[in-house]
Amino acid sequence: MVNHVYDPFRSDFESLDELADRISQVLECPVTIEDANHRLLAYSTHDERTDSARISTIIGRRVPEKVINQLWKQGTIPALLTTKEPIRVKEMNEIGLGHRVAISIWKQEEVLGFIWALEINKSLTEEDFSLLRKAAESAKNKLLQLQTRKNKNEERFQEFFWKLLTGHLYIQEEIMEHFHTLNIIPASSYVLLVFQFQQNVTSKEEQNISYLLKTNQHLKIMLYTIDCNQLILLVSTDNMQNTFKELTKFAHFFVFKMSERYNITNITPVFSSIYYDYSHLKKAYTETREILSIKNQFPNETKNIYTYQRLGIYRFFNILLQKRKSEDYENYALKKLGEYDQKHNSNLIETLDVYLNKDTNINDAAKVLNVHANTLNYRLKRIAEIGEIDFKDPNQKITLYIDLKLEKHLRM
Amino acid sequence: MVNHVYDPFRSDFESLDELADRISQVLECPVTIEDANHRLLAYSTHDERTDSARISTIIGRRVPEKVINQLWKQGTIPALLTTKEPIRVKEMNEIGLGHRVAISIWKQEEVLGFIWALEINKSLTEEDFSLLRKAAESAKNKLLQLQTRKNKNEERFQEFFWKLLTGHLYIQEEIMEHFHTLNIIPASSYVLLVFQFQQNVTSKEEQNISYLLKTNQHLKIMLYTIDCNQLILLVSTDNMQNTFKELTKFAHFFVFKMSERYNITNITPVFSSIYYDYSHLKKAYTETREILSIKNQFPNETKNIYTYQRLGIYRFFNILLQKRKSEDYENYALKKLGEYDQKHNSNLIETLDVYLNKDTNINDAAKVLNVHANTLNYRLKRIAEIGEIDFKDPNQKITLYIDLKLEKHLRM
DNA sequence: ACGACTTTTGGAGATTCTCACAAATACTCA
DNA sequence: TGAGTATTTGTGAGAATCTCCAAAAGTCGT
Repeated sequence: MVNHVYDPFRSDFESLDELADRISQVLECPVTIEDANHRLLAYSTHDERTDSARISTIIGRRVPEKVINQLWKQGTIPALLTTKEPIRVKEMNEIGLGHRVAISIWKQEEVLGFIWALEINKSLTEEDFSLLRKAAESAKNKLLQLQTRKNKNEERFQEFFWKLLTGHLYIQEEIMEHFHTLNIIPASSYVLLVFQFQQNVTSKEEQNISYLLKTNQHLKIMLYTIDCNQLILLVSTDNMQNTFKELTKFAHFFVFKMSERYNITNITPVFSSIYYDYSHLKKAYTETREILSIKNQFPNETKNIYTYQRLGIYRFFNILLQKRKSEDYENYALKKLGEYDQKHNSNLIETLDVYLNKDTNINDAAKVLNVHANTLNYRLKRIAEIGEIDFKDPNQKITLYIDLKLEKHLRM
Repeated sequence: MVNHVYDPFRSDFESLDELADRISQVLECPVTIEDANHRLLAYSTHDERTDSARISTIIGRRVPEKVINQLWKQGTIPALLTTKEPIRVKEMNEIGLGHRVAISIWKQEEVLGFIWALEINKSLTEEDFSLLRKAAESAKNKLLQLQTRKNKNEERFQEFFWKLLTGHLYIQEEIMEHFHTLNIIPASSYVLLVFQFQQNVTSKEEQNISYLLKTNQHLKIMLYTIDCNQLILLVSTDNMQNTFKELTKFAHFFVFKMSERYNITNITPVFSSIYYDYSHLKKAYTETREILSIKNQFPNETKNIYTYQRLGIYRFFNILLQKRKSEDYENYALKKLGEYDQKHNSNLIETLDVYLNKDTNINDAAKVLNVHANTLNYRLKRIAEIGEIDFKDPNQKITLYIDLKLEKHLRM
């Protein structure tokens, strides 16, 4: 039996593994220690009994994403991030999680990591909880040491990444040398992924982002950095069969999670083309900034576009707008249709717009407009008459499509 | 009988009508005198027998166009324009033309008009021909008087028109005043029609053009002028139901006739929008010059376009080209397809081009490409795969359409 | 020259689209 | 209000398109 005053974790341990073993020994249950991003730092080895969640954590050296997700949804992680008290987690068989108790490791107002104790042989008592608190206190110093080491490393990463982004590092061998030194395996193809935030990213948010990136298991992120309101990721695209689909999926995932977990909304994702040469990273960076610039100008129109290629007409929308503003051009067909709409308060313009945006598919457009296909047909005939349009002429249709978009934008 | 030496037309006549009557009296047949543009100047009245062509000429105060056309085709007018001798014309019942003899009236190397003698009561003899020569000589002076008067008038027309074109005349009442003074009825709506020639128009060509315009009966031309290599017409559009169709027809007619009759080719027609206010004539003129400028830049692409509205994407093709040249953009889909074409020497790009230009109509495009519709279908699927194109997305299709046109133009 | 692969062509059948017509309803102007 | 016009909806025939499948022809690398 353990005395209340005596602290079994006071002595200096060689390593976190040693501490994990000691905790395990004292509490008589398997123990794992994770950093704030749920990466495995240490685990006890004396006890062979464990659950499947712990096994995958140890094998993958990180907590599986679905487990993290579950712990978020069900409130454990949010609780751990707000209190210094141990939290008991009920068994969750669907993700292979047995009964366990967790406590967060704090340095001032910041969580450095977590200690998990599995309640396999016994249920932890109030006394055990008190011991856990002491264990967490003891782990803190070890984690801090790790963190300062990590921070120094982090700085070297940052410097390297910015040199690449700004084109200050362009000799192939030099770049590879740096990758090697930083222990990163450079992918043979990559894209640059940029998330633009509404406001500059605070250090608190930076932690959250970092957490989300570290816990994500979708993409191989070689390097990342934050610059004012932009999060910049260098992502490997090796062995990806459907690159842009995957990237889009990740972008949506990230945006969704940021909103769900941290209530940060209005994040604009964007990604460069695929590049093969790291000396082109500057170009990739310029490309993403160009996309962002266009997306910022036409947010509604380009809502679902993330790459330069897919910008389509919005690539040159700006110069068209400028030209339009500088001359007193008016699309004759749209003018006539507008006048007709005004006079008969109909909506031929809207009809035309939907029709063109639905790729001149009558059925689809009719559905959107909530009218019978024949009605749409009739309207299109009237539109062709009134606007003197030949719907068989792609040049005319394209002109209408573009002019409609320009007008819509000018009216806003 | 008439003496060879005696000239019955030597005395001074009060008017051309008097001369016509005298010729008619001497030759014993109906006589008409026309100017170089086949406008009726005078006709004999003593004889009541005549043919239907003469009747319509007198009624309309000009020779009907179909008669002129026939006389061109069949060689009479060209002959009259080269020789000072009388020419005999065979009966042409299909246009109501009886037997007749014509002679041209010359001043130096220029034809001022024609005298026509109908052989109704008798066939003209060699002696009569000699008389006709004398009659033509006698008519010359009268015609010259008319012409100087006409030239003076012409100058006033020119001055007025240029004032309108350059915007130096913009007060409604003043403009109407001028119209009235010049005895022109101002139409309530008008367009400006400009024909651009390859070279500057010579005074010889000017006569031909003038001839063609004066004899045309399709359009009401209020004013016209020639400036270097441009023929500028102010055309009434009153009572025209299908304005641009009519104008196009006339433009084709004019271009065709200039080529057929005078061997002048490569004439580019162009017309402004419809205007209602004569103070906007300057704007109309600017408009036509803008169209011509674009057509000169992209002659092949805009071959069949005559109005600003119909220019469509070519309105801003120039700025797109500039942008393209200044950046190193490459359409990913086209790049991929180009590479594929190169490697497999296929023609996916061409297929795509035809398909898009045929308004994505599979049957039409297949016909142009000389392949089975299923083949085209197959190719389109491959194109969508290789170029990662979604043919349901209008933005993507439009981008391809435009990028194809830009590339085609850049390659030339 | 062989086999693997791509491309072309043809046809049958299902599905979708288009078009003309008719009837019903809405709107307009005197 | 009532005739005349504009608009919407339904129906059905015919055209066009899509989906399969299969055979033939062409291409490429070895």
